[in-house]
Amino acid sequence: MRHEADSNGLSGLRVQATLLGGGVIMAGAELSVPPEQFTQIKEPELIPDRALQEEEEEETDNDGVCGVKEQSGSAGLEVESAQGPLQTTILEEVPELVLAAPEESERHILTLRTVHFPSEEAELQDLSWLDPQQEDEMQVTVSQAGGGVQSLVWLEEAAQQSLHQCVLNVQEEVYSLQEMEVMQFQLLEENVTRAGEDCKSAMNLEESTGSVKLQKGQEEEQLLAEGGFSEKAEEQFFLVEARPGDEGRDEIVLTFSNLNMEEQKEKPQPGQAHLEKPSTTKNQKKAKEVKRTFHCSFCKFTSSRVSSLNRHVKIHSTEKPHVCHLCLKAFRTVTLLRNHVNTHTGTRPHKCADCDMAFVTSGELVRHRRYKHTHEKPFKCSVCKYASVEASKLKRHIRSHTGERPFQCSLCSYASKDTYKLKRHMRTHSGEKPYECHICHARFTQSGTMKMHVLQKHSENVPKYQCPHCATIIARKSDLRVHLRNLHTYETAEMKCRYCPAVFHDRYTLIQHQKTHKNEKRFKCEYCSYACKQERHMTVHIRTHTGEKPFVCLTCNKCFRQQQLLNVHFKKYHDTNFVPTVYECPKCGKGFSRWSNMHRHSEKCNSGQEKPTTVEKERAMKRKPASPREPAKEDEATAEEVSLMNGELYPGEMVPVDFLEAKTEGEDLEEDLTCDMILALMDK
DNA sequence: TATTCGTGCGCCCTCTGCTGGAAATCC
DNA sequence: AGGATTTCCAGCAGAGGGCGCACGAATA
Repeated sequence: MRHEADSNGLSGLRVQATLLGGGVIMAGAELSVPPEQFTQIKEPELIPDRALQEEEEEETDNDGVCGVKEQSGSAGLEVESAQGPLQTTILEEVPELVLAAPEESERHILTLRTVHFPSEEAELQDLSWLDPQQEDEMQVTVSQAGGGVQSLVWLEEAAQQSLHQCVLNVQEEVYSLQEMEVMQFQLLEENVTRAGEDCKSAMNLEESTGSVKLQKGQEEEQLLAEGGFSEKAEEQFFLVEARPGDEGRDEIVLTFSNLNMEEQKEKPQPGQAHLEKPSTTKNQKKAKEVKRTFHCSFCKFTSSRVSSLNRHVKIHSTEKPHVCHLCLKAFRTVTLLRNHVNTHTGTRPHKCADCDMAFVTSGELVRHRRYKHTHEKPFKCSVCKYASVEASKLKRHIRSHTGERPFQCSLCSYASKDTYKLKRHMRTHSGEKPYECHICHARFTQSGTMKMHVLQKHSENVPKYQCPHCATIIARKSDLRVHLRNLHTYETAEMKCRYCPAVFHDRYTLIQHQKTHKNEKRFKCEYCSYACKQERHMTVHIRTHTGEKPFVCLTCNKCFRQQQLLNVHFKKYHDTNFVPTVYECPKCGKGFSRWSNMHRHSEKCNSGQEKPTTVEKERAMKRKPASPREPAKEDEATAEEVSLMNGELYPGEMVPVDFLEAKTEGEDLEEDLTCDMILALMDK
């Protein structure tokens, strides 16, 4: 068993079992582990032959059920094999690895053991220690794909009685329970709702067969180097990794990879793995051997073999005798130097057979082929369907489930899930804009933003996005999404039409409906038959019924119904600087307040004359407002009124003032007439 | 002991989607 | 004229793919 911990916090326990023939994994603990929890499927892998031989010897000595210790409370088990029918129970297949987990008061022992059966018949009676009545125990399901391609191991809960306090007990001759310490881990439930519950697991190595073969020394070194397993583990997530062996030699590697072991790694507790001695004589003997360890003087690394230590010590050496002649960079080994030099020379001896790519190392080629050609993705997330070529990618992906953000910005509260995002984020503080548009030289913080800029601003045939519900065409997909959200989303709350009792549940339909009211004279006077399109007109009109005159001249206290009327009054009677605009007829010299009236007169005055040119118009115009506002077509009546009130019409003009004065018998037009009244008079 | 293999880290890239301010348009 | 609404646009972050490289462990 090995407690793995990488520099990035990926730690774990590895149980490696070498198997012959079939295998059985049994468990008696109520582990509530959903299937395929972070199941990692790896390439077929060999384990040392020596270990294999030991397995064979052990198993032979025990009549095919070697190392299987009778224990109560063993679980039923299941083997899923891609070579045969899936979901076949272990009793129907040749069992290989036994995981037994007898209950132990509050703790539950999960025992990994390997069983080898010489024949298909031999194993059943020897599995009597498996208690079929123990239905609430954890099951371990093993699947093996044919051809040694993939294998899958997961733990499964037979009953829903979750076990979050369990002890993983590995039959191995080197480690005792105490040596292994207790590792807490938290099982990730399907919905992660049980994330608060811990599951204590301890790897207990008993005097036994070694059917489950650990990598001796190595695991211990790892343990020692990392100070054993911490009991402090909250929100732990695990990779369960299974590796089949070569054909004909079944081998399963279970890796319970703790993804949140960084803190533990930072606080190693040297020697913790050896706190207690094995209980049995054999274990004591083994333990003595184990304790013959060699310690690295530079770090916490220890090894039972001096050769391993010597090899390890080299990593602390600053001696790098192999120097690149091109860049003077030094390396410890010739191989490293050669790989490095290849990066200079472009030498890539490992060529891809399916494309033109070539690589310095074979590992790069393998990875490339997985990415580009075989699409093999051995690292599978058990929470979702994500799978990746590299374990680091899976680890990064899992952060999207856990929410872990290890990379904290030093300048704000932002924290990212990977280093690149943090680096990219830092541009928001530095103001760095490394990407420049080659056309307009605008700069951007992200390449994607610049790309979009170039596409939208400098490209032809820019793709557009047509709204499926209306005729709107929008340049960007994300903006179309906003459009759909704002205008076409069904709202449970009813939206009422401003003009009628109709109600709608999306804004677009409401707006379209309200447009149908656009040309209606929606506003109807309650005192007369008058109707108009705009509410403000109705407000003014109503005053003709109520007699309200809210606008008072501060000079003479005269009251008016409209502000504009007051303004006209003030200019005409109280503003000494007021000079009215006058258009003179070029023929007879008669003055008009509006050019159109003058022109109409002019045509009568000289019926044969053509329409005046622009020069003639300018000449005819004595004074003209700098920007005379032309009336809106849809609101002629209002424009007439405004013209009147702005003093553009004068007594004596042919239309309409003379006419109106006659009609109103000399009343003060500015004071009493509204545009509607004017129009009404004109209509008579 | 040299070489190979597996792994992890870092870097860079793309694609995607959300957000909010600016500009345009509507009313 | 001015407020409300819509569209344009850049900024920014999430997620994932792909590769270079270094290094420890395994292996020949």
